[in-house]
Amino acid sequence: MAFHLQPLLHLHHPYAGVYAVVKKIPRGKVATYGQIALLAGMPRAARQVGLALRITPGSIKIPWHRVINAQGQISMRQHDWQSGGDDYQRVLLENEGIEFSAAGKINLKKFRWLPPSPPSLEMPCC
DNA sequence: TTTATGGCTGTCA
DNA sequence: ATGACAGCCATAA
Repeated sequence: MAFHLQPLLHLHHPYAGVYAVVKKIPRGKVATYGQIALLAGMPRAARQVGLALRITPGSIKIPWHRVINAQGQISMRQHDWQSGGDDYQRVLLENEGIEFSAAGKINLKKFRWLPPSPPSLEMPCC
């Protein structure tokens, strides 16, 4: 059929918006869950972003590791903190040049990704 | 439908 | 700086 022209974009997925935003985070930068939620048009739905990333289909390739919590730390699934897989995300980030403090935190002032159109800094055209 | 639970966040002690 | 709490909102039971 003529409808498989969009096989790479999972537009049917309820969190397609989230994935689209996460995909925009450039290498060497990070964003917070709340930030992603805001950009995806669902303010204060930070937890849903976490859920979205958690259930991300393997067929969707996104830099999920560049999404961290507002404290500048890595959030991990309850499932992982006991299996010790928490360092994985950190390794990926360090690989991109992101630095961690001794307490394992990232300086958001320095590494936070600033989206192209910052929300509500100015009034819409006059 | 009601309750519980999150890869969260801001506030307050 | 750290810990407890209350909002937040989509899933899972």
